[in-house]
Amino acid sequence: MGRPPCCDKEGIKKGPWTPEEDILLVSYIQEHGPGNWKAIPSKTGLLRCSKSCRLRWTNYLRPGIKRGNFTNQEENMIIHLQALLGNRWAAIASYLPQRTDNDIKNYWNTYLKKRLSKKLEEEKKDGSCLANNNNDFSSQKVVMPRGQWERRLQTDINMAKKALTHALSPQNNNNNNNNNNNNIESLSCSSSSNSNSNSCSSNNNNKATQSLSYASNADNIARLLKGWMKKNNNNDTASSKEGILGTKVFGNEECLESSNNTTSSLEFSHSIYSQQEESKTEEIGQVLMPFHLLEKWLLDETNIEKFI
DNA sequence: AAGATGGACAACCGCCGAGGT
DNA sequence: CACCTCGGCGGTTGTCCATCT
Repeated sequence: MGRPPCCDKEGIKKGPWTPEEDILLVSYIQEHGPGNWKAIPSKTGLLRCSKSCRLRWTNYLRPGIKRGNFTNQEENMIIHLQALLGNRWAAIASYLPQRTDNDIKNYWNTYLKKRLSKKLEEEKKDGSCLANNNNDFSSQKVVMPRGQWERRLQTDINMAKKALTHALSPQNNNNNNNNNNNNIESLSCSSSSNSNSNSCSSNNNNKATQSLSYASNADNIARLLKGWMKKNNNNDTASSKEGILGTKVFGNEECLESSNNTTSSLEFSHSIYSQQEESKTEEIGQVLMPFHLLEKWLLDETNIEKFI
């Protein structure tokens, strides 16, 4: 018997949020800043539980959230951070400050995982080098001998390293939207030749139209918030609270602007990271190292040998 | 044209850890 | 030290919408 869910109380509304509810929540946060979620329903009159309010804010209303198509670079990072960190979406999201963990998780579960599985399936049929791999990247619970496990681990590290190099290369920033399939190829066996999958292009178009209608709604909230962000830019206590690893960047005008321009997400995450790093290194701990360290570690050949 | 199917995504649920009492 | 509350996280579900048959 666990603790009863906080949303079991009577009179608590569930389901999609209405614009009116959004405005109530945003107005309150405009005035008081995020946090103290427990108090929000009673203070605002919202018939929602505190968790629902927090989730709505962090995944949807929070300024600086980038919606819509994932760039090639973002895809690269997600694929390889997932390979490194597993399904730790909050950790992965901390390297993509404009994306929410929920967004990344959804993108992985509904799109990337299937693409990867499909790709590997094709290669398996061709009798290529990944014949021994488990197709499901997120549930690799196959028992294997230690030597094999080590080789697999090394392969994963090498793949991650290779892809990160690719993702970090400046020229890659210019090719964001025309070679999405390459991500998969970089992950899968390099000897594979049947890489003419075009399934993703239709999906991306689909996504684009969907996100348009969705964004128009979110943009209204974003515009509402924009004035507030300007107002609060100088004494932004919330940003120091939220802009840490494991949570997301908040209270940064740059976030709002960057969702509409072509600034690379990596560049952005780097800048955010450098701001956060000095004050938050102790919070990063053993699981999440600063981006530059991760990058360095991944790119450093000698670490691989040491590790193995 | 209508029903079936599948993809995308917002939201919920339950567990866990941190911090306060 | 035990208990409680709160916030965060990952897994899962529900719903909407587009496409297919």
